[in-house]
Amino acid sequence: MTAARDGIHVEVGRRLRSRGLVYTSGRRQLIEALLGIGRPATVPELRKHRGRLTQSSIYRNLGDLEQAGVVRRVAGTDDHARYELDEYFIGHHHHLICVKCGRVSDFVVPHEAERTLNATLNKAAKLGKFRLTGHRLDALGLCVSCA
Amino acid sequence: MTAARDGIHVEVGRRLRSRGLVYTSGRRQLIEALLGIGRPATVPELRKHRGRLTQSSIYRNLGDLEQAGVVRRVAGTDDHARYELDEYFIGHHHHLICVKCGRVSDFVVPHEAERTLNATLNKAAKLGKFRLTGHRLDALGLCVSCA
DNA sequence: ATGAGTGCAAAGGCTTTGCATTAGG
DNA sequence: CCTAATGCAAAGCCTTTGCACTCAT
Repeated sequence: MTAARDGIHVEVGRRLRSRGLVYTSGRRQLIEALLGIGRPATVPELRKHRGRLTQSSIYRNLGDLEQAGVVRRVAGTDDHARYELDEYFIGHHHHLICVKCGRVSDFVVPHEAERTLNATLNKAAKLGKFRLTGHRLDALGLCVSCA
Repeated sequence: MTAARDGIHVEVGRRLRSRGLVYTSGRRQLIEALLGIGRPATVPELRKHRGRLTQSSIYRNLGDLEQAGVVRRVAGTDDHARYELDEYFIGHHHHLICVKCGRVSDFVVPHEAERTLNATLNKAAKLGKFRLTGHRLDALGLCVSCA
């Protein structure tokens, strides 16, 4: 666990440096917070999570980290941006989105379902003359707290 | 085509009245605009499309129409809300989202793929103690204009 | 020293809301 | 008439930006 976490920081540092960015302690705390929260997190959530960074720095860092391919922005249903670590770090997965409170959590689907999904999307992209770069499969509904 | 469109307006009126709302000409124009545009539309797009409604009225009406189950808000990748007619009117479908310009267009997948998808999501929802109400499958990539 | 990162405050941009007026049943 | 809808302008809210200061190399 700790070993894996170390490996993550090493790779994050690599990705930042390759873009001329520095892996500062503030950025490290952001990564730690994302790891700790374990699901796409909003900026307010990141602030609460033992972070010493200012709101504006968090936004700026998330932008930089996104450019460096370290984090991804996740679109939910409410008006808060959410961020998660890149799939390289936490694996390919999908989201359960609560339509009431906006909370987002993760789930994975069997390899075979994923294969079918990709084949289907590739066909659709071809028909629509669309250059496919990824997909988004979200389950919408009510989380335990809101049900 | 025109007959089908008439049917749509009848049903929209029904849904609005059931919520104590009136199907005014402004709202009718909004529905016409959505039908004409044929893909999830932003508020600016709706304004341009032969609309006489004010920006604030458009927002308010879209909210009301959403409450009445006539339109649905679609989450894209940019900071513009997009709206489309409820699936009752335009059928179940998915979205091709351009990660560069934000444009959203529609596509459908074969029934069997849809069935597989639903089975997969139902399982995931059960595991996550999540009350599933729908899903969102989007293809992300570059549209013809941006490729 | 030199450039990147950060804090603080102000500005931006989409969306919502208050209030007076108009329209629909 | 009476309630809902609309226009206009102001306010809200998340996010971005400007600028001076601090930190790392």
